[in-house]
Amino acid sequence: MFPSVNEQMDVIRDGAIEVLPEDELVRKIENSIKNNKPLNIKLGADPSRPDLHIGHAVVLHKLRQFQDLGHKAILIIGDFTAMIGDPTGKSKTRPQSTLEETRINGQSYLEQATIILKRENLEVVYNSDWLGKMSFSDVIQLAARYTVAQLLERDDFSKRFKSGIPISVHELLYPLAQAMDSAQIKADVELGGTDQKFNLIVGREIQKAYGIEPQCIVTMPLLEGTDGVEKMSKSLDNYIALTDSPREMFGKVMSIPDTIITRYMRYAAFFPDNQVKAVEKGLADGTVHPRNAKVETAMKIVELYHSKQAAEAAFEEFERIFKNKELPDEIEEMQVEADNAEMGLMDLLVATGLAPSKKEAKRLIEQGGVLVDQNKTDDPFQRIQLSNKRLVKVGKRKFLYVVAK
RNA sequence: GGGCAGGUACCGAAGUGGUCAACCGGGGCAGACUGUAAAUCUGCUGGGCUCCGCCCUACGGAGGUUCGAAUCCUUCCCUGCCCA
Repeated sequence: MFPSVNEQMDVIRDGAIEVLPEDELVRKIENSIKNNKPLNIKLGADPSRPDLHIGHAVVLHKLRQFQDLGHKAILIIGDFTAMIGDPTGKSKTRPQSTLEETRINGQSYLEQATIILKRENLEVVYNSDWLGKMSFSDVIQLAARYTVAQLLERDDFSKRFKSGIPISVHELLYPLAQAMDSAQIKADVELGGTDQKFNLIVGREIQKAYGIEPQCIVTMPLLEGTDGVEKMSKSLDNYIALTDSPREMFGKVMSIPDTIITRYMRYAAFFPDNQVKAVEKGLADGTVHPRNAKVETAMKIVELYHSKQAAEAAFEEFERIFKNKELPDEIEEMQVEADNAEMGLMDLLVATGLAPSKKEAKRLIEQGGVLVDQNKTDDPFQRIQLSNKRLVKVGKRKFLYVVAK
């Protein structure tokens, strides 16, 4: 049995940026309840970048909420569209991938997505199944339903167009391909980040053109990356992967700027609204220490993807290393080849991968970023005895025991 | 097909024959400080070496001119704009 319309709408609106058209969605839900028939909730997945991070989790979490309401989640692995490469946000044409690559990536995507999604009420489909079968004349028919002016309404297209950055024709086709997916699976609702709004709306238009009841759309905010400015993405290396270790996850959350703490509370840790508001107020009037708010958020996030124990361990370790400047409880050990069990410090850093080149190693040493057995060294030509294991620390968080082979 | 403007390090962007491994900004890294891997401030940011100096590689690709080229010439590739 489905919850009431109002209950459902409350859940759907929670955290969403836009739900439109709302009245249409209400009607769809009413019908769904009346006929005891779940709605088709669509989410398109881009398998060209299969490493999911907590930014993706925002929208996956919303899909999960739909599942919990009893609706059917349809995850479309865009193996075909990945060959086009959605130009979203990027000002340059993306590299295209082969179908094979994207198939493999799609599998990996699915595994990660089911960390959040339930396996029941979940259907997974690959859009190459239908897009790959379209003939050129099918494509022309599809393309005839939309105009260049309409496509140029899309913000990034028009920006690129105005500033003379190339747009290839196949990129223009991307929103249409995605819209075709909506028609194919008869989506009732499509989810996406705010950057997807345009594509989602095109889906409505194309569904109408093919005589299908148009979908409603729900857009979710784009979570900022750990730098606090750019949206989270792998290419900017400001992301927290769903599969990051507890320690990494905790540390990365602690490194976000204070200004986005409550964003993370809401969209990454999924704290309830009243709790987020309370912290917001506390931060503003100084009764809540930003560091503590961050710790709480970091713990919750680690707990979500690992466990409560893991979260506590990560917290303790963090305190130990950064607050008390002590050693982590587990330090890797590495053996290196060394003549007479002795080696120059620069060579040592390169041999262990702690520095990418000798020049870089030299810089690190001269800047005081390298400690051997907790003693600062500033001589890059220093010889290091390695018959016993030595502790090498580079920067604030790289620790390694090194010993001669 | 024709005309014009461009292609510089991770990104943006200077430089238009030697003083250029290339100004500056962003990013990244390190240090100081701290409340954290926040904020702020400072420094560094192609590689190698017998390391206060020397040697390689690098300014879209390939040739060439020159004692010497990111800078000049030829050609090829790529992009934008205008015309057809």
